[in-house]
Amino acid sequence: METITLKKIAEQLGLSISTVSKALKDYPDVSAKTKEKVRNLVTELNYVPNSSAVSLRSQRTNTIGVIIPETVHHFFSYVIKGILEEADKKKYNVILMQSNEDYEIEKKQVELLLNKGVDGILISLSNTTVCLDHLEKIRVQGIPLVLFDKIAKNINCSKVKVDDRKAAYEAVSYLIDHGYRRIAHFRGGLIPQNSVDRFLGYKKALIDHDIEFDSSLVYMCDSNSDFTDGFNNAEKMIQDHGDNVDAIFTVNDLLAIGAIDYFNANGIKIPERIALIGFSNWFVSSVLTPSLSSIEQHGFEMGSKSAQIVLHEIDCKNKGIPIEPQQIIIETNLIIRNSC
Amino acid sequence: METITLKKIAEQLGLSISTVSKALKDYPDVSAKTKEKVRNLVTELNYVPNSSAVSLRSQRTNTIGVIIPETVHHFFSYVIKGILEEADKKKYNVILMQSNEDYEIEKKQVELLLNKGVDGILISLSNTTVCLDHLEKIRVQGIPLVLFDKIAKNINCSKVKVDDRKAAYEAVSYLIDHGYRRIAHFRGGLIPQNSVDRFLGYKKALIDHDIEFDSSLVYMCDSNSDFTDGFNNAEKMIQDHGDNVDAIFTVNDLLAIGAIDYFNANGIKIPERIALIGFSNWFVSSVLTPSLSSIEQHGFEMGSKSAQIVLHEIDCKNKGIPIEPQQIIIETNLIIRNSC
DNA sequence: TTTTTCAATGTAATGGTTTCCATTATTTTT
DNA sequence: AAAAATAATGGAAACCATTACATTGAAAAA
Repeated sequence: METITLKKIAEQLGLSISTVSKALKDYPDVSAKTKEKVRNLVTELNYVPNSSAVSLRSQRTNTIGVIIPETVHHFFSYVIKGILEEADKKKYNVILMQSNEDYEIEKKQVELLLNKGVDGILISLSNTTVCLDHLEKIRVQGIPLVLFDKIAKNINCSKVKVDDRKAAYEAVSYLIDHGYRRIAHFRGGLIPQNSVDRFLGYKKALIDHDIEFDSSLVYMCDSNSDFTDGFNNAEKMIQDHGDNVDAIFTVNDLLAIGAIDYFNANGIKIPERIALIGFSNWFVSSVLTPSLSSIEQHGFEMGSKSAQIVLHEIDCKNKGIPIEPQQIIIETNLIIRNSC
Repeated sequence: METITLKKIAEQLGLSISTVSKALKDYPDVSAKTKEKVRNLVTELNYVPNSSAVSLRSQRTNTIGVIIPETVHHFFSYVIKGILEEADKKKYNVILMQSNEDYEIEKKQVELLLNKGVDGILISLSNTTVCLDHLEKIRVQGIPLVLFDKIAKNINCSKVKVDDRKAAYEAVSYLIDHGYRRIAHFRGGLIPQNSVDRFLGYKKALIDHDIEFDSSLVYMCDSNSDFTDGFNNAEKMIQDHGDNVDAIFTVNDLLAIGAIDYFNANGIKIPERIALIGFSNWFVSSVLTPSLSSIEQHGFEMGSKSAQIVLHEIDCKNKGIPIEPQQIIIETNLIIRNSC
């Protein structure tokens, strides 16, 4: 199984390599007859340019690198799908990596992508990423970089995210507008920023509606663990507050699922006794009993938009046009189901 | 931001390119002093070999290509995770593509991967793949190929799958052993083979337990649609058979979810009146009400095992050892929950 | 007829690394 | 002192495609 190269084509036609190359690129240099001959043989032998050689020459790989914290995640599945479709349209390949929410791994993966010579990089930061030197390195090398969903403020690059604060604000406002007053919050940690913003949105909604913010209603959860953390905190909450709590806004759907589990198991009626709204709108939310209200983040759009931006920046770079980082907000939707 | 090449290192040290290259590869040719000098400058300047140049020279890309039918899928998320981890261990990159269950796209993606020069390919076939010429092409080029989960029989390459027939047999046998007799089956289409095998396992379990196979209890479903198809078929089944049916084995969890939805909505008690067992053990199955019994397919292991095999075959190829295709069966587990 | 023009093709350098094959300088053996 | 062996380094080809530049031959203008 010998590979076909320009050299072989040239030999068979008694031409030089450069003439063959030019013929294929439709240079005005080459005569119509010669082009015809070359094209015929090329299709006959099924010639395909060697990708490594083209990359070496052009200093481009037609590949973008993507780092996400975790592949097994409803939201990120959609993000990946969006990225793949957009990349496919523009004839780019996607190298996928996961950081497993580990800063050291993320750093290593960035290094690998840079060594590989990808044309652009998309990252959703890990929860443990504090230092941004590895991102600066990407910038310094002039490689287009787009952060999505889990972003960092202190780096000058394009960013695609949802407005977590606003989304949380809307969800909590909805609860308030429907008569709930003692609204608890199952919050995530101080990293990523998303958790913090959701908490801030929650708090602001209360204050704007003249409801006193009660910090004893805020439960710090491990948002990476399984749903038992939601179960446990629901139990704790009932112990702490008994009847003096009527709704929960959770930082993600997983915690809400755990809480629902606890309430169902203990005969606490949803939404009569306790209402819930989650965040992310996992598929599971729609089929739970009761079905869970949640906030749709539009992962597919986030992925495709992020890819679109990075590919656009690659394009700019190739054309020598300076890149202006942009910040895109993907609109969220509050999806009301039976849990409130 | 100038890139560091061997040439630059050589110039700075007053050596030839070849000496520098050899020094870095620890050839016995080069003196200890020179090696020392080279290594120092290399670390100082942070030299990294140009990946395209290495690929061009070595005819290897250190990249494997993966084609799956759909990224948004609990099972495939785990498969991807398994592949990524295994590839990462062996310092291989993963180019991910999805076929969207479309044969034409799958064919195109294979073509792209071959053009890109990946060292190996992993595919889970689309439901619409009938012709296998594109896979033969991979074989002809001598590129290691591993099919997983959705495989084809008529191609000589390594395969990693679950024993669908056995898994279905065990699930249905479990139902029979627990007193269920009129067991319906919500089956998938004639492609992929998995659906057929699950149906055959269902049928064999009935026959082996002296229960008459009743084809009116088998409902052909569109396994790619959303769960409403499960809902609709559950309704149809009750209309058809009324009380004369006491369990369902579904070809996937999605259909079971739809069926549960129908039964819950119509006051049909699970598992007292109707028992259910699904297939794939999606996360959602564990949090449904009632929770759904299902068959765990171990996607992570399937992914990591598939990657392991393809990387091993790449290794064999590089060493000139002939490749012997292997067939691996990943063991399934029947997970019993409250639906039966 | 001589010079200019241009159409068509070829040569060679480039991109960066690897490796076979010299070449030079030094040391050992006869 | 001459020949052989060894150590250290350099040159150049190969991987393959691209493109600036050079060459050839023929037609058009002087």
